[in-house]
Formats: sequence, structure tokens, C-alpha cells
Amino acid sequence: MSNTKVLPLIAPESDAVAPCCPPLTERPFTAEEAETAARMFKALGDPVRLRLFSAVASHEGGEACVCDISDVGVSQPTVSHHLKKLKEAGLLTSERRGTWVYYRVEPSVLAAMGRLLTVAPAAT
Amino acid sequence: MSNTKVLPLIAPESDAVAPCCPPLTERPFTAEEAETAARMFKALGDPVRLRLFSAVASHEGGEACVCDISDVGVSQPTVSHHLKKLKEAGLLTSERRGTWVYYRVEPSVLAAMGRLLTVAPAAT
DNA sequence: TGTCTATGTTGACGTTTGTCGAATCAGGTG
DNA sequence: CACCTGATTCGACAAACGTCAACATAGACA
Repeated sequence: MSNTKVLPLIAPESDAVAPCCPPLTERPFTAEEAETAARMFKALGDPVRLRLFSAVASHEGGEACVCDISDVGVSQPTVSHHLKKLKEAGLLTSERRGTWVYYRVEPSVLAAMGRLLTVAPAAT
Repeated sequence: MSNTKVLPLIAPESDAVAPCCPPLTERPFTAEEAETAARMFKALGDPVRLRLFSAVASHEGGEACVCDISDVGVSQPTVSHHLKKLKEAGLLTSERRGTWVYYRVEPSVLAAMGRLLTVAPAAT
């Protein structure tokens, strides 16, 4: 199962995305909100991680085997290390299927981050 | 007063935003693209910087004096240090007016980052 | 069983980062 | 001019980070 869903895209109008924080432009972040959101931005703040994330996110079906994306110029343990970081940040999930481990993006988190960078719709 | 300019919003349909990179989900980033984009994400990857940025972005008129936003729990030199980082990342600009220094957000960069997190429209 | 391949973990390393206090710069005001 | 306040720069230090080689683990297959 689950081959039917080609990428559980998020409904742009849905506010069911991770209720982490309001848009950055809406009001000053609290310390707590900043902590949460910064964790996600930080995870994408490294070139290697960004390439890995982009490789997974753009891969067919929204998921990719490590072997498909590990050609980013660093050693294999380093790739594993970065994928772990992305997982800890909630941006990726992983699943072992036989010999290979597949990573897929967490679409709701992507949407939540996008919302952070949204400019508030004309504040009155 | 000054309600006339609500925030120099970006036209969501305009592709005139910083032509850094395509959406993360469109195709695997090249090393160069990742380097550029990671620099921006990294700038927002610190809680203190995120609070400072949010404070500026949400401030009336889209700009704020350092004195208005420097209450984030760290020393004043540290605030200055982080604001500098945000400036170097192209997220903020600063201008001295008399005694005070005002920071304002670079809306096009915000838009560019938002576009990165956009989900590609049904990749065939 | 043993072996081979694909990933993850450990330990160590040099580098970068976040933080502060002290010193310095920039503009007002008396 | 001297003095005060707001903001940046400097110098130092501990903590976090990115990286690798070596080792460990998980599953496939003979």
C-alpha cells in the first residue's frame, strides 16, 4: 500500500500544518517559539544537509534510498550523520525495507516552515 | 499614521525575487545552490537571531531601532553581533538616523526563502 | 553457517559559533 | 569643550559542529 499517495501534499489553505509558530512577520517570536523554529532552520543551514534534503524531496515518490542520494562529496558516515540530524529536526523520516533504508520528507513540516516565511496578509 | 504602508509586501506571483534557487522539491540542489541557500537558513538557525528578525519583521513600519528589540536575554554586544550576521546574510539592512540605528527586513529575500519551501505543483 | 553489501555508531580532530566584558566609535546635550 | 547614551568592535573562551577512519549492525544470499 501507500504507493497510491504520490506525495501527501499539503493543502495550502489548511492550517493543520504543524502549529509551531505564526509567520515571522506577524509578531515577535517568544523564546520558546524561536527555539522550535530555529531547530528546523538550523537543520537546513548546512549545504550538505540541504542537498540531501533536496535530493529526497525531489525524488520520485517523495522518498529516496540512501544509496540514491549519498553522492554529495562527503564520506558515507557523514551522510548518515546528516540524515540523522534531519530526522531529529523532524524534517525527514526513515524506514528500512530489506537491504535499503528509505528516507522521505515530512510534508507538514515543510509547509509549516513555508508559512513562517509568509508575509502576513495585509494586517488590517 | 503611517498605516498607509503596511509593509512592503512582495507580490506572490512575481518571480523577481532573488533568483537563488528553485524550490527544494523541484530537483536536487547543486553544491553551489546549496551553499547559497544554506547561508540564509543558517542565519535563521539561531533562536536569538530568529527572535531579533521576527521582532524587526513584525515591527510597525517594517523597521525597528535596536533599542526596541534588544530585550532577548543576551548582552547588547551579542545582539549587535547577531544583527550583523543577519545583515551579512542579506536578511536585514540597517540605517543610522541620529542617535539610533534602525534595521529593516529585506522582503525579497524573505520571499525567496519562502519559495524554496514551496511544494512543486504536481511533478508529473 | 559464513560472507557480502548497505547503513549506522563511535571516537577523535580541527573549525566554527555564541557569548561576554572591556574598549571604542557615533551623536546628542549641557 | 566635556559628558552621556546608544551601538559596534575586539579579545578571549567554552561549547557545538562537520568531518573522517574504524568499527558495529542489519539483512540478503549461498
